[in-house]
Amino acid sequence: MIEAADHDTVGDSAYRHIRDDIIFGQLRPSEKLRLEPLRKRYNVSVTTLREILNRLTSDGLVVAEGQKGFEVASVSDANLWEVAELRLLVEGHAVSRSFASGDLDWESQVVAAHHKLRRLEDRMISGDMSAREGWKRADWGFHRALITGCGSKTLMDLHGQLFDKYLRYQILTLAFRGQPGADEHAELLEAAFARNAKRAKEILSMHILGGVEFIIRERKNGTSEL
Amino acid sequence: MIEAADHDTVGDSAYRHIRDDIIFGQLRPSEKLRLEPLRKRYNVSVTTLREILNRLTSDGLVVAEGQKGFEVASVSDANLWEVAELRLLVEGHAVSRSFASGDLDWESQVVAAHHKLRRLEDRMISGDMSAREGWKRADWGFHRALITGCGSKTLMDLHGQLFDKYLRYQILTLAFRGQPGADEHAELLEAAFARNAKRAKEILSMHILGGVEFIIRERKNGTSEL
DNA sequence: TGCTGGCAAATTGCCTATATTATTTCTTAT
DNA sequence: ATAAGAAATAATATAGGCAATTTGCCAGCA
Repeated sequence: MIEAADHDTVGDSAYRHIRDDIIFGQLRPSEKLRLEPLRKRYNVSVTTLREILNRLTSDGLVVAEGQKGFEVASVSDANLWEVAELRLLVEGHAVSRSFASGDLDWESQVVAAHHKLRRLEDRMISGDMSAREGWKRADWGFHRALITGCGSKTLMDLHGQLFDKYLRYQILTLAFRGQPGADEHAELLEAAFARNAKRAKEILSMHILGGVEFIIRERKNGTSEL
Repeated sequence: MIEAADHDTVGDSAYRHIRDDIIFGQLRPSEKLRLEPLRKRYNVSVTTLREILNRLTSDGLVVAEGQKGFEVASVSDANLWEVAELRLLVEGHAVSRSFASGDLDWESQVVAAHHKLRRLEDRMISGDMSAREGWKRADWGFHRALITGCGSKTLMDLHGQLFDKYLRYQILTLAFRGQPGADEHAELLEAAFARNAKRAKEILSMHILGGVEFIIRERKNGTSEL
């Protein structure tokens, strides 16, 4: 979800590694993060590891309590609603901005991102769950593409943070909403062509809040990994 | 701007200290943060200092580049607009939520916070600039009080981050808008009583965007500290 | 003058070792 | 069985060192 930079220090790459492991569920919610085991797992020293965990603490993916060390941020339905609502607020705003000022290059990027997503959705709908990882990245890519025209780095960064937190819940519940979710993506693409921000926000609202309800239902059914 | 916790490690308190020094301008924008001088200034070891700087990096108040070390995040008019716009978006949303579900206790807190702010504004307007620090904290307190009823910790945290970044620009330019800003605060209080979220958003928009224009004007006039 | 190349010094990123302090677990006596 | 105290565990914090990179400086040259 975060691109690798050129000047890549040991700490930076391990940071991305651990971050991904939290978002993709390799490190479970509320899991205690003992320094010594983690140090070995990611091949870094305690010093560097602590730097990484401090960064993740500010990201809100890890919590640090007093002298009791670190643990992965917990999950709850309430928190999921909060995150989803904020994502909706921020992404909706970003989409408006993007629609207002996006040029033809931007439009083409959106088309490309949607095409890729569409193909992976088809595979998922036909039962090929091996595409899950790739699909999530394509989902991320499409939503990102829609807002790249917004022209605000601050806004993009914030969206990235919220999206990642939302994504963790999706991954944890193995959530794939199938046809409805795919249809909404297609409608978003249409709205982008028409530069209809109001319509896009409506679809986003259904898309995100519908997703939340789906995730919570799955969790209740006990089919989740939690 | 951030309350001290019970279990306070050396790192935590130094973190708040450095954070405040960035926001209140003791550490200037784009200033190079050399480890050895800072280590002595804040009485911590290099290791602990690096942990702190990593946290501030995720907060967006410090930037770390490759092997070139850390420096205080730079400022620009463009970034100020971005931050202000996001603050408006998030704070407006939070106010709506708060108005919808705030009880009498909440209302009383708002009244108290506004009273305190009002008194300090009076002193500032009459030329007593020594109240500046206290006034900024009261400003923070009032805006926070307005949204405490929103019921979302995620939302409150996000608002805190954005407010702090906005605040840094205000401090850097010594910006005090005087009567207009104070009047807007009073109108916000009225809107809270009336639970009129729409009106509150309008006032907030004037308040924040008006503040931005004032700050940028001051900077151009060269009266700023920049 | 103004630019370029390269050497030396400074600084960072990262590591290990160690002291200190807090928390957790285990033991023991009542 | 329970509560107090002791031992073990784990986290915070510091110091010091090494390799790699960046930065500052100065001579040489156009």
